[in-house]
Amino acid sequence: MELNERKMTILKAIVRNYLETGEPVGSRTISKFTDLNLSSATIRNEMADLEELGYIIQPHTSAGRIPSDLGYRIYVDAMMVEKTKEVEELKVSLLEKEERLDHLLKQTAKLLATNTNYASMVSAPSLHRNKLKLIQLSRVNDTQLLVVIVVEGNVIKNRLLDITEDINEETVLKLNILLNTHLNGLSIEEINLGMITNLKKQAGIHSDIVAEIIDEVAKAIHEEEDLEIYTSGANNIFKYPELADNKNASEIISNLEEKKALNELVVKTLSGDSDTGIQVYIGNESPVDTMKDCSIVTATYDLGDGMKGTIGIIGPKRMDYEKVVDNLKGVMKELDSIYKK
Amino acid sequence: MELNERKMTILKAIVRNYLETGEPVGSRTISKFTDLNLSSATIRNEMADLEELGYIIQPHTSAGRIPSDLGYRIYVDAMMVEKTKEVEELKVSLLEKEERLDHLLKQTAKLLATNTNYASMVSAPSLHRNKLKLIQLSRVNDTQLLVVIVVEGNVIKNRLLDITEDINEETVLKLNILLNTHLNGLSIEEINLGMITNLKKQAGIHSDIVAEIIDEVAKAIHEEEDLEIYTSGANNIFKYPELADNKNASEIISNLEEKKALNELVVKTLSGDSDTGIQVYIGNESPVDTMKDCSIVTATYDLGDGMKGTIGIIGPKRMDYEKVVDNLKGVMKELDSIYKK
DNA sequence: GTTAGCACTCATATTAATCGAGTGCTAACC
DNA sequence: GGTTAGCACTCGATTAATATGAGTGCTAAC
Repeated sequence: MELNERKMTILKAIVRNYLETGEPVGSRTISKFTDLNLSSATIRNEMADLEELGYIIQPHTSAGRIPSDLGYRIYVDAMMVEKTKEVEELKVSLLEKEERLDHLLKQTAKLLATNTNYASMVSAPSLHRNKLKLIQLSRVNDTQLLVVIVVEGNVIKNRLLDITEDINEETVLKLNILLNTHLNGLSIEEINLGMITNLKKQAGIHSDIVAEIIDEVAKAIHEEEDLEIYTSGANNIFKYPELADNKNASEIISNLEEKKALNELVVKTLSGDSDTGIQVYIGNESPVDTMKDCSIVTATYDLGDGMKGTIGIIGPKRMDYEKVVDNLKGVMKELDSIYKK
Repeated sequence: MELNERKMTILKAIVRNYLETGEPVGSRTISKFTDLNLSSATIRNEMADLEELGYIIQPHTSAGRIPSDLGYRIYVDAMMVEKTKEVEELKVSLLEKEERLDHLLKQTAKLLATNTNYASMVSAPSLHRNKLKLIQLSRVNDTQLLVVIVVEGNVIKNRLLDITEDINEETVLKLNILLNTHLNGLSIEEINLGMITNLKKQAGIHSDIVAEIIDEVAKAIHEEEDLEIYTSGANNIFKYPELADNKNASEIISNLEEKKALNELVVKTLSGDSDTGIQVYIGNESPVDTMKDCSIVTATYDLGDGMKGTIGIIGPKRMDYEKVVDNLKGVMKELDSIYKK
């Protein structure tokens, strides 16, 4: 037995219907819903086949059918038609130019949540392959030295170093020039041990401080490895009864708050690649154990210079995949264009 | 009829019991629970009085009594005994030294939530009265100028300015000196229009940029007015059935996520003053409309230099007020000592 | 292959019956 | 006077019994 065209049509109708209503769908409904002109009895036969093939499930004997994870998968992979019309307009108005990346990303998360009515997450771009743009040292007072590190993409990091040895303004200036001459334009990988030794040598009696500064540069860039993640719309999950029970809701909220699990998701999304950049995890496919009742759709955005991040939507398995995908695509595009401005 | 000592004892016993069990408490329970050696019938008479006085409520005819908001209030104001012993030890181990304030505050929120089993919030300190410690200008490239602003308390702000006129390194250095000589050590209020005019004059052809920089200084400090607020333990509310229903939970989660309402709470807490620094809002007393079923306990921490912030706990009305107050006090103390290190 | 028809299933809703914790009140007691 | 034993009463919660109806699977006929 194979999934012929008629079965496909029926499966598609079942999924569509279930996405809308959230109720198990029966044979009579499909009989009317499709233009196949088949009686409910015939549909019933086909549905029995579809169940045997594993695409749909009967919650209990006298109920209609709901899609299985596999059913959703087929739908998403082969039957879904993207809309790509109205969505685009929606966002443009909302994502304002915002010089601070973190504000922009928070806004993005909020926008996604509002537009889709699901929970959303946005990860700050990983700086992994980023180049150092500028190091700036300033003497704050006798005991503190401020190190400002700017990396490509205008991400700025600050470190306040406690200093023991006395360093005057001129020395700070010298060190500043030394470091910038040698390090600017280099990626973290390019700053190797040989270079560090060389720098330390040139710094003479201040080699300790230089070492400390380089350490801070590495830390500042590396620290982003435990990614900043912004979430929004957590309360949206209460709109979907299948997720709103205490156990589920508590776990999802906890995940959104803790962000540990989301981190995994980001890593997985960034490492995996699909041609469209969109990845869909349905139910058990989820990399996050406590979200087996959810579907997660993620996308990778790319601001150039290796600044990649993840945006994602978390909702019930019966989410409006078309809408979600469209929204994610739209936001990706939007982020792109804002950055290029 | 007045609230004599015996009535107080009974009321206290009712509140205590209800805090523990979450169930309406009956006369027989109190008869056994207290050392008054009174029969349940007598207790019943007293309870009828307490109800008439408005301190307790009968959910329905054949149920025991639960404290009213007023009952809780009396309890908190007059009957509560603080423990102050075991709690202190709990925290000390957990709040590690952390050079980044935001990390420390996030950690604090988490700690409070874990210790109390309620939701928690921690606001970043308001910088309102803070003094400028350092301005640092750096030329990033031909079109961008980096402005780093350090304020007392080592809070660091960055701004990236787009520049149109060409500015060389020497000019940047000069402006740097100019600004720092005049502005360092001043609070935002002390930087008045006369001074700004003077600075602009001295900057000559670069007065536009100076104006822009001062603008950024003001903005950087002011922006903190819409406070950064960290929350934790949102999922704890699911532990309390009276808050775990969809409507309540959704609203509370939404509040914790949006943070708008919490902001009000912070403002109110910072403006109000009590001798202990602790403020308790019970049910309807809450400044946040959507949290009428909760109690909120807040405290103000003070890192010196006018850096004040708010920490708070949000939980059911039948929260363990002693424990919460102790925890808040402990954390206040802890923040204090960490900062002084 | 398709369909009408019908017996069957089972979650959900409705109603009724029972239980029991806790009350209020009365009358007796100290 | 305050205190208490005793008892009828209330009412939410639990359980059981009963209906409802959406939807199925199967059979037999078209």
